[in-house]
This record gives sequence, structure tokens and C-alpha cells, in this order.
Amino acid sequence: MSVNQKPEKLYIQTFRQIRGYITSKQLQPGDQLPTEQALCAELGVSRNVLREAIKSMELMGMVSASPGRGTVIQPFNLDFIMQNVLFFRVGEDDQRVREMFDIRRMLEMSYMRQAFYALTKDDVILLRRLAGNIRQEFEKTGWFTAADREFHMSLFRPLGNTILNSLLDAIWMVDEDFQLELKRSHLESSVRKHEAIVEALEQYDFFAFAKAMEAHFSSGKYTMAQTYEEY
Amino acid sequence: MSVNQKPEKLYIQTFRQIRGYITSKQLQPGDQLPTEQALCAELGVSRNVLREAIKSMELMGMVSASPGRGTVIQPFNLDFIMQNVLFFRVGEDDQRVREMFDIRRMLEMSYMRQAFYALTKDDVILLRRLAGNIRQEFEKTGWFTAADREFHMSLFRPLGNTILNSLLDAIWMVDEDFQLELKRSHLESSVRKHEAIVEALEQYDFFAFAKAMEAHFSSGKYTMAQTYEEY
DNA sequence: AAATATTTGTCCGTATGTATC
DNA sequence: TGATACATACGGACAAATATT
Repeated sequence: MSVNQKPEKLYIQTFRQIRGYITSKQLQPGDQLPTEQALCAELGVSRNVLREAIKSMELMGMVSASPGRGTVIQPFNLDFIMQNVLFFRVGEDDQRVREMFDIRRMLEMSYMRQAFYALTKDDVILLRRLAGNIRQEFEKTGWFTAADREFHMSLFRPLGNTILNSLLDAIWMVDEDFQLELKRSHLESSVRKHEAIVEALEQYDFFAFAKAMEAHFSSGKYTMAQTYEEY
Repeated sequence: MSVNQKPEKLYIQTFRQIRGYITSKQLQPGDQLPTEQALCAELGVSRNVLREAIKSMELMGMVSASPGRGTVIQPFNLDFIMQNVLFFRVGEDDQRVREMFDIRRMLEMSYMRQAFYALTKDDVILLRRLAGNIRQEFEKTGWFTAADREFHMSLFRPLGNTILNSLLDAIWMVDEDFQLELKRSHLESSVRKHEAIVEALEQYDFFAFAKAMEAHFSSGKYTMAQTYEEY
């Protein structure tokens, strides 16, 4: 009796082959993939199978396709993976959501030092304006999810850490569905705390900045674990 | 002039809808998805479009399909993604890899305090054994990737933070493909540093534990940014 | 600016192999 | 063994979006 090596399904083989095509030809972001017709002929598969492989790549953010234009290699980006795979089941229960928020807090507190020194004057000006947006949005709607997100993302974007940005972005995406439970008093003080962060940045005072960041996280919803401390 | 809202492509909508179906019905690993035919009818799309969505999920490891049996939800697993998306793209420039290692370092340093107090006596005994495995594997093969991973995962698993575990797991997966460039001298001292971590745990000395963790990360490959410091 | 070609998007039908009862 | 349900795979056809002439 011989070993029954079950061959991999065709669309998975095809996925690998296309991937191999990209790496072996060293295709860069912006480069074109051959047309579906050409790839079908080259790989000897039907158009359906080929599409199942390519659409998978598209949904993972590896390529982007549009009619008349073709299929184009995309730059490195983990956003889709983070949102749809890594944090796939998070929305289901509150414990996971709190874990995510806690991880965000830890990451922001860990990277705040690097962020502080990476921020340019223009970045600080932008942050001042975004803090204004938070206040504005709060006074207008009693809410400020979008502005809050933009503020925090802008704080860490200058670091240029792609993975970190993707991670924070994915967590914020979940956040937007869960922020509804906040109390108004927390929101009010939170508006002020964002302004305190900007003030510290404007004065180029890292210690004040760190204190303001900690204060920001130790309020309201960010209360899963103890706050940041030195050991 | 009205806003030109371009509708998303059907197979992307469908992907989301199926994902929504899984979460809203709270389907667990092992549960069945409806048949292709049934889903086509329910979502009002053709079989091809539906398959492009489902095959994407299969390639991401979210479900598994086979003829005669149907489509089944899979437990959380990033293997395929890591192998076929991350690693493949990461190779373009190892900046991404360094970013991931750095994030791991930050997370481990952030959570070490909670981990320290969450560890039971049995956990420490396990860690002692795993440190032994590291030495053993190193002396036998000159290498210890698997044992290293197991050690670190066991350090933080007792925390019970699902998201954190997933994240660390994902980063380790990339690590295993990239650790090949380490120098032997670093490896030797790294073996000792793992043992130092366990010794601190056995003596229930948080300060020594923290120092050992920092020392561990400040050596060899973990040199992207400055080491952990209080502010 | 308009017509035409190219390329992907979407649908349908059919045959085959596999798992289950 | 046979019958049924299901995913796998192929092919053709037309629509829609984009690029080209």
C-alpha cells in the first residue's frame, strides 16, 4: 500500500504559482501582472480557478485589479489582514475588546518616547489643530471618535513604523464600534487631556508629555490594568 | 454635481457578508457554513462570486472546504497568512521584520509585570524545563528557535490575554524564518539569559526578572531602538 | 470627442470526484 | 452497493470599466 499523497487543490497551487511568478520576476509595487487570459494559458488552468487565486490576493491586499487596466502589485500593507483575520473574532465579546484597548495603551506608552523625538514642528501644529477638532466635534455632537482616532494616529505616524501603524489602525477600527458606552463626564475631561498632550509637545517637554499620556489613558475606558509604571 | 459613490466589487461585499454571517451567528470552529447553493440564494450572488469570497477565506485559514462535506469554520490560525503573505512581502525589505521584533520587545516589556504576578509555581517549573530545552537544543544543533519560542509563549500565556498571545504568536512565526542570521556568540549568551530569567522567577524577584528581561532583549538581534527605560 | 480594443466583473451550464448515509 | 449532497473544475457568454487610437 503506497502513501496517498493528496494533491493540493488547484486554486491553492495556482495561488502559489502566481506568488512564485511575482517573486521570481522580482515584480515591484506598481508593476503589472499578466492578463487573466495570459496567466490561464501559462498555468494551464481555467479562468475561474485563476480568479479564485487572484481574488484571494486582492482581498489580502497583495494586488489590486480593475477592468480595462489589469492587475497591479500593491505595496506592503497589513491592514486587511489585521482587520479581517487577526482581529476577526474580536467584536464578539467584550473581554477581547478590552484586551485590544489594553494592548493599544501599552503600545502607545511604549512608543511615546520615540514618537516624541520623531515629531516635527509641523506635526505638532497639525496635532494642535486636531485637538481643536476634538473639542469642536465634541461640542457639536457630544462625541469625537473620528477626531480622536486621527489625533492618535498622527501622534505615531511620524515614527514611520508600518506594522505599528497597521496595528493601531486595526484596533481603532474595532474601537469605533465600542466607544458608545462612554460617560459624558469622561469625554469632557478627555478633551482637555488631549489638549494637555499638545501643550507638552509645544513646549518640547517630554516629562510633561509622558504625564499627559498617562493621564489620558488612566481615565474612562482605559482601565483594564494598572497604569504604566516604572519597575 | 453629486458625490460619486463607487460601489464595492461584488466579491468583496460578499466576503464581508459571509464574515458578518459567521460573527452574527456566533459560529465556532467546527461549525458548518451553509452550502454554496444556499449562500448564493441568500446573498443573491452567482456561484463564481461566492466562491471567490469563500476561497479567499480558505486561503486565509478562516474556513476549510471539501467536496461532499461542506465548508467548516477553522480555529484561529495565522500559519497560511504568515507563510504566504507576510513572509513573502517581508522579504522585500527586512525593515518590516525589525519593526515586528521591536513591537514584540515592547509588548513583552510592557506585559512582563502582569506576567510575573500571573505565573504560578507550575508555570515556573515549566519555564525551568523549557530553559533546559533551549540549552539542550543549542548544544545539539547549535540552534534553538522552537525552544525559544515555546519559552516566551509560556511566559505570557498565563496572562490569558488572547489577543496578546495571537500577536506574539504571529511575530514568532516570522521570527523563525529570519533568525538564521544570528551569530553564535549571541546565541551562547542568549542561552544564559533565559536561565537568568527563570532564576529570577524562582526567587520571586521582580526586579531581577525585569533586569533579566531587559538584558535578554538588549542583545543580538533586538537592537532596532534604544532599550526600555523609565521616563 | 468619439469610437474601438482591452481587461476585468458577473453570470450560467455541465461534468467530475468525494464524503455521507 | 447505491443514492444523494456537496465542492471542484472547466467552458462560454455578455456586461462594465478603463485604456487607446
